[in-house]
Amino acid sequence: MHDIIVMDPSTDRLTSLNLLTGSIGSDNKSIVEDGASQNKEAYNQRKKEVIHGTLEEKQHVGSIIARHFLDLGKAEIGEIGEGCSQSVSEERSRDCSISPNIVESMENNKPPVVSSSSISGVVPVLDHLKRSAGGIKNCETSEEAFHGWVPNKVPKFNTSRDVDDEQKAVTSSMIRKARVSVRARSEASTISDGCQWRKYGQKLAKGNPCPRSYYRCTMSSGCPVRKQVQRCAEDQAVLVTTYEGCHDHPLPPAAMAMASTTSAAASMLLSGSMPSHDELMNANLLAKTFPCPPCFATLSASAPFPTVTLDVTPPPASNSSQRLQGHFLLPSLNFPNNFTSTPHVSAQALYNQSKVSGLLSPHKGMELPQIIPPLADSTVSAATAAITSDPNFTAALAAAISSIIGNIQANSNSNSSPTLRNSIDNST
DNA sequence: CGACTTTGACCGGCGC
DNA sequence: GCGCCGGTCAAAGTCG
Repeated sequence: MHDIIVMDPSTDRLTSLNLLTGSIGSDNKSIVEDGASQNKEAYNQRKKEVIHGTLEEKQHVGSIIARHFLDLGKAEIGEIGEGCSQSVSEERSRDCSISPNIVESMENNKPPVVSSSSISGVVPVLDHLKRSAGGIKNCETSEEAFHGWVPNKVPKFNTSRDVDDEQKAVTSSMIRKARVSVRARSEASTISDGCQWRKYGQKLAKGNPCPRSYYRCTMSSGCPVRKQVQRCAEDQAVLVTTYEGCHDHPLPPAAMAMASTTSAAASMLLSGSMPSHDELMNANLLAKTFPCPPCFATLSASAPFPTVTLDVTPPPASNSSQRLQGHFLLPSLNFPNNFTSTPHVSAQALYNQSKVSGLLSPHKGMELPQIIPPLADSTVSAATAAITSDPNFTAALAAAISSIIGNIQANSNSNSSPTLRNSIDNST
């Protein structure tokens, strides 16, 4: 019902992501066997299921939350009519503040409580994505749905003649596997995000002396979510965690904010690429309204997949002005006291430029902040602003940031690392 | 003994 | 076609 469709570029097939529960598909046991590699994956997943069984009992608490989340989505979805872009823009102009629940949790340095008021705003955005993605068919049944890394047999494009062929082509090319990265200063090997992970590989990536570690979620057998953890080459104190896929199981509260935000960020990344006129106008208005961005976002063409980066590292003073180039202003967020003065919170939307050639600069393989001067390309500016200024996205983003900060602080308190404490203090 | 990590091998995509 | 590279597998080792 509230799925988005992303395409696995390795297979050019579509994957449905449930954006409300953070789950994939509806039938954990149904494995679409299509292609050799998929057969292998399916076999391994089945093997694990036989060995481990399901973890439903463990996740009782999480399932309650997930159901709550889903019910909220059902309630909210009705508020969005067919004129979705208008609704979104109206909502954006109406209120750019985040939920009081999230603010309260932030002020208390606790993970935000997932409540109706804090999460419901995400839902219309997700629906907006589905609509703006050219009428891509939802996957509600187990036959239609499939696991995040198990591609479906055929792309599920809407054959409606309402969408012209050109738009279909753009849409299909834009829908790629979305990723969400989190940059955070941490001395720990990974950031604590509330999920259980199992390391399954490590590689030395080119251009970075630090190895990249590969983890998969072990909270349920066959959960397709994976993450990559790698230290930044420029600043090895910065840990870059990249999440991919959606959980196929209920999440604990500690992981809910992250999961909802990664889904929301991915959806906004895709949906915001086709801003309406209202969104363009709002983008310019926002840029004038908030001259000192508490948060900003960039577009980049350097990533193989559309990626949103949530940057919770303190901004380097030397190049902060440079980093502002190509960034777009977010509406003022009510960050906690330890996060407000210079909260370098960057929602860095890394577009696969070749897939959105109509919107982005023709240059390839370069970071857009370097190739697109601020406001030089109003379309790109508006697209990014449309993503980052949406109150629904910012609410989810704020929730995740709060969760991350809380986890980092928890780690800091536990290991009493002076360096880590300093890094957190620097972010205040 | 089960869960997890390590690490070399393997595979597929992609550029030349 | 070939080589590079990212991602994954799976056997062996480690840990609690």
